[in-house]
Amino acid sequence: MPVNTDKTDISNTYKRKLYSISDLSKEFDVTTRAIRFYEDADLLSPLRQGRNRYYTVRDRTRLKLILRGKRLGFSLNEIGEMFRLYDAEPGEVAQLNHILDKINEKMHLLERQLEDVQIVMQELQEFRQQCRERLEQMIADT
Amino acid sequence: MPVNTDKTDISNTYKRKLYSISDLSKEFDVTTRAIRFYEDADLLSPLRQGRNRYYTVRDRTRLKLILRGKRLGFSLNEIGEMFRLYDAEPGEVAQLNHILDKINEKMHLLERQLEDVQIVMQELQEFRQQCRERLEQMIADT
DNA sequence: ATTTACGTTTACGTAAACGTCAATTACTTT
DNA sequence: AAAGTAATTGACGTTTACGTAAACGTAAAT
Repeated sequence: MPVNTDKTDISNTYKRKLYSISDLSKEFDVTTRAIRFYEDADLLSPLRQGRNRYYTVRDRTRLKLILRGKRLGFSLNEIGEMFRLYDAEPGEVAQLNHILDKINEKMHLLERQLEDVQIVMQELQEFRQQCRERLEQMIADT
Repeated sequence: MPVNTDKTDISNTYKRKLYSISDLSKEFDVTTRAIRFYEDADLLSPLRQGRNRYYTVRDRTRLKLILRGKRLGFSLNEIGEMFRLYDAEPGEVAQLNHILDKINEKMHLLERQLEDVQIVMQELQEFRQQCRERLEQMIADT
C-alpha cells in the first residue's frame, strides 16, 4: 500500500518504502489531522516532496508507538520524552545513568498499571459471573 | 482518621464511618477541587451536614475506583458508565444481556491494554539491557 | 475577640488533543 | 478544459479535567 510511482526522487532514494498520510490514516484508523498534530509535537518528521508529506518505515513505527502509548494513557509529551531517550546519543556515563533512571521510572508506572488492569479484569469477571447467575435464575423462573 | 465528634446526627446514623473531604484528599493524594469535580460529574454523592460534605465508606471506595480508572486512561464518563452498570437494577433479561455486552466490551479493552503493557515493558527491558551493556563498556574503557 | 484552619460556592482560566471549517494547490480522470 | 480527488496551511472551536482566585461561613485555638 506504500505510495510509489518510481519517478520521484524521494521514492528512488528510499526504495519503495514510503507512505502517504492517508495510507497511515487508513492503516491505523487515525485522522490526518491527528497525524499532522503529532508532527507539530515533534513526534514525527516525514520527508517532504514539495508540500506533501511522505512517511518512512521509521515514521510508521513511531506512529504505532504513539498510538500504543496513548492507549496506555500516556500524554504526547511523555511519549516524546521516551522517544528522546531512545534517540539520545549516550555520550557520558552520567547521561546513561539518567536514561536508566528514567527507564526504571517508566517501568514502575507500568508495573502499577499491570496491577490495575489485573484488578479491574478480575472485578469485571466477578461481576459478569453474578450477572450470569442472575440471568440463569430469571430464566429458570419462567 | 475519619471525622467523628459523636454529636452530629450524621455520625450517629453512619456510625464512625465518615470522612471529610480533606481526609480523602490526603489519603489518596488528590485535591479537594478534584473530589468536588467528581461529585459534579455524578461519580460521588457525599452526605451533607449543612453545607459540608461527609463521605461514607462507599464514597471512599468509589474514589479509589475513580483513581484506578483514571490511571488506566478511562475518562470520567467511562468510569461513570461502569458505575451505572454496577448500580443498575437488572429488571429484565434484555437489560441484563445489555450489561453483559458492556462488560465484555470493557474486558476486550482491558485485554488489549494488558498486551500493550506487556509489550512496552518488554521493550523497556531490552532497552535497559542495552544501556547497561553500554555502561559496562564505558567503564571497562577507562 | 481575633487569628487559624478548614470548608463552601461561583466563576473564570488553562493545557492537551484534536475537530472543523475555509481557502488554496496539484494531479488525474473524464 | 472541466471536474473530481487528495493534499496543504492557517485559524478558530471544542471537550475534558481540573487549577486558581475571590469572597464568604463556621468552629476551635490563642
